[in-house]
Amino acid sequence: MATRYDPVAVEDTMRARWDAAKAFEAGGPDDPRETFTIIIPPPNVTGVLHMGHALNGTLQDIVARHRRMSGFDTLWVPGTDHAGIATQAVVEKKLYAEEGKTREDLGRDAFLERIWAWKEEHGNKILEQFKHLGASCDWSRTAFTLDPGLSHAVRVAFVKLWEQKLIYRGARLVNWDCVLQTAVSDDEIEYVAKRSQLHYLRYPLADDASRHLVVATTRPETMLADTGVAVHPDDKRYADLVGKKLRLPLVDREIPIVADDSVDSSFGTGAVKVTPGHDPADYERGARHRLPIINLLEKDGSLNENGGPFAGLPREKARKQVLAAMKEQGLLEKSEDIDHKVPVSDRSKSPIEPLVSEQWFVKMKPLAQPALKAVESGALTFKPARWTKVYRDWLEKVHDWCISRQLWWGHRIPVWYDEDNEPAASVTDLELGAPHPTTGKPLVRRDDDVLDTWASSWLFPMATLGWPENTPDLQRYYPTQFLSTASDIIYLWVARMVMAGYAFMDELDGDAKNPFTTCYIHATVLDATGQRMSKSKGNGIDPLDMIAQYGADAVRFSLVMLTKEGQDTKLAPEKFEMGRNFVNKLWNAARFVLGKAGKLPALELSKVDALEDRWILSRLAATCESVHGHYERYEFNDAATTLYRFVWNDVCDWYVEAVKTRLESGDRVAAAVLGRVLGDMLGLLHPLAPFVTEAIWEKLRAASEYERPELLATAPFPRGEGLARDPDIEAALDDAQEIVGSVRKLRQQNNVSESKPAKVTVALTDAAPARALPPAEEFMRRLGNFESLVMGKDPERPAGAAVDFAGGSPAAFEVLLDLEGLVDREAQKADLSRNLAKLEKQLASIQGKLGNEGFVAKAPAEVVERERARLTELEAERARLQALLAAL
RNA sequence: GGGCGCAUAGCUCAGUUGGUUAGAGCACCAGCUCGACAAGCUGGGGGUCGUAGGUUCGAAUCCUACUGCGCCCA
Repeated sequence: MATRYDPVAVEDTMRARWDAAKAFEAGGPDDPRETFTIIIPPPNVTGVLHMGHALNGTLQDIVARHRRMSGFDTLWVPGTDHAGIATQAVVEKKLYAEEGKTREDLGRDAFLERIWAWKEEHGNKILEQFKHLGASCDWSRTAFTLDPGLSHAVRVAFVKLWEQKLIYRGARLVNWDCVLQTAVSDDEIEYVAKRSQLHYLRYPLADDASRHLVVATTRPETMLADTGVAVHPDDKRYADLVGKKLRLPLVDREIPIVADDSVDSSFGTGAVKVTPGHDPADYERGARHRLPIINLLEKDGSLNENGGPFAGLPREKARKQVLAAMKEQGLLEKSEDIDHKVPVSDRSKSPIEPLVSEQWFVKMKPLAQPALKAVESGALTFKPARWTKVYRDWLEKVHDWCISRQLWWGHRIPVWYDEDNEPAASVTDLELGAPHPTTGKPLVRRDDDVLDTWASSWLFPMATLGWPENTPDLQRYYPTQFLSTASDIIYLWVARMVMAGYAFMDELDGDAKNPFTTCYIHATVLDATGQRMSKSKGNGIDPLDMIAQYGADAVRFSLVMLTKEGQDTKLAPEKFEMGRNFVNKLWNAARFVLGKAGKLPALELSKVDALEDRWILSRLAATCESVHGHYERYEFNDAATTLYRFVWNDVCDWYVEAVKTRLESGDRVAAAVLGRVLGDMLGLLHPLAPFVTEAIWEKLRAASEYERPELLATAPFPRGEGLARDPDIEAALDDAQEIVGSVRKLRQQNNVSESKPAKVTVALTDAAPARALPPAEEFMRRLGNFESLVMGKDPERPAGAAVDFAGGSPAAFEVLLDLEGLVDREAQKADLSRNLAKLEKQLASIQGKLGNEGFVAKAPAEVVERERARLTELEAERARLQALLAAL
């Protein structure tokens, strides 16, 4: 074994072994084990692995591997979604760049062929990257939202909703992306802070052009589509104007002044122009006052014929020219700077234009009810729990979901129309010319639009298992147990999956329909300055670079060490050194065992006698229990820190050092203990660091004199079989470590080499608890290189010894290192003085407490008693320190 | 405008139900080529727990307000 762990050499080999053994394939219908199912949040097929994926993939893999090892028939379903807008945009861009053609030039079918070709070539990239991370998905079940099965599911779901009258089509104000030229749902827009100008426009009264009313707007060009002006009914400034008409400048149209209590009198002038065709709030106001809707925009965002003299201009130009025209007529009162939020499309980042158009919608209220009940009944829990509120808030004020997209890449809406435009939905394709199922008239066309990508991914937990067919897989693996995702996906995906589960899983009853029992919301990975990592900022850290540089295990382990449950984490490349160093430490611990212990016999507990053996097995028992619980409760960070300490501190720093000489003399019990400890350690760590543990396991297995499972990935998770905690032993070794530490400190303080055997005297103070076992003498002699050790209540203290106090405060031990007078007096004095100063502070604090009548009267008796005992012991320690200082 | 989160050592973060001396990694200082590991070993220094109030015998921990940073929703 090399002195340094080399991940690249190992990772591909281990992955190949897992693949060859089909280690991650689920058991199937006859498997007697209980199931545990995880559905991957399907990444975008155009995507590349980013740190969020890496973290989430790691967490899911930890759960999957731990459950698999714990005896569950574990299924982790991988897949991607077809990402309608993103994928189509990628291929359109490529087509234009390479051939100068648009999708219209090719036509729908030919263009779709191009996308499929692109998907075949590039679409597996991100899943391959998940494999490099070590994800133990059942790759034989890799799903894609446009696969025939999932596409069928989408149609069945559509038709079911249609039949329940939960799907409707209509002209509504939608969020229009002028670049991609499609509608997008409310959940696909974001708000970007922007400094712009608020313009005050004068609208003359229709019957008295000398009077005017002033409205304020950031989008002056939309005035061309104004059909009213609204003021608050209680606004005295405008009370006499309500009901009168204004003459809209530039287009010379009469519009009414209406009173509407949605108006904020304090904003601008308190009078708002009403543009029902291009503003969601105005759309509502317009509807309340029966104002007409004027559509001003073409699909590309330029002004249509309703723009009058400005027709044909792009939005931005129209804005300038409208302002100029108003100014020229003296109708622009003023313009002032304002900070506000502009809605932009998630995908294209272009400003969203609210636009009235014909779209398909899903009625959400009825679907939301069971999803709300799921968190109330406890069928679905979020971890951390605070995210429940985000989920509930969205469901409570959910609005209808615009599911049609003016794209070609996606599930084409399964609706056909007859000559009267009467729609019919169908799971199977209908023939053009065939009779409409209800009207009987010939069908003349199919709907051109496709469905929102979320309309397929919301079915993922069901459809990947076979729904709408009631397959054995669906019966066996649904509902799933664990879903891990990012917080911004809660309403986009999580809530919709729950709705779909309740809406479509007809074979199951009540909460059994709920698709997953735990929804884990993982941390957001930020850059070193606390900014969200994003492509546009260019501040991302590429997980694959980090894997190449540090190894997949190091990346995984570091991410988990850095990420406390659900708490955002700041990341920098050098942070992965922590994981790399730990993995390397583990590797070297294994090198030691495999290189120095010879063949490893099976552990016979009856033969274990040495204190350090009993100690490490007690620590192992504690670690097994604690780590298993942490994994089960999805406390990944706690599992990692517990193991870090066990491996590095307990095993490497103390146990390995303690047994070195025994191994040299061929001690077989020590070898057996080491074999057991290393094996269990690997199992405990496997979910966190699968590659290195599997690689070491292979060597450990070969070195063991007894049978070990061939693959660690499918070996039983260590549960501390046959072991028990022994508090007396642990306390005794704690003491021993304290004393050894003290001697080491005195050596450094006095410039005495570690290699020079030490004469040590330990005086037990009054604060030393009566232990069932004395500190491990032999252990101390070895670890501290003691030549002699005298311990006792009041042993003879050698003259000219260096002194330190150890074992807590008050100190349980006064440790003396006999230097035959060659004590560094200055160092000793400085150290004792520092101790004394600390002691004085503590004494003051305790005296304060005990001098407080309230404390003595009200604090629990045991707390008061403890403080009293501490006081006398600390006073004794102070007296001793003072005496020592005086003697110097 | 509404909601959520965070503020603890120079940096990144832990800190279960309030109760001995608030911990770790990195960084820093000193020493170490001793046969697992310098990506290491040994020892050490370093914190009035954001600010101001409050509850309590007792607050990093509970409450209120404020300040700063971040996120989500409208």
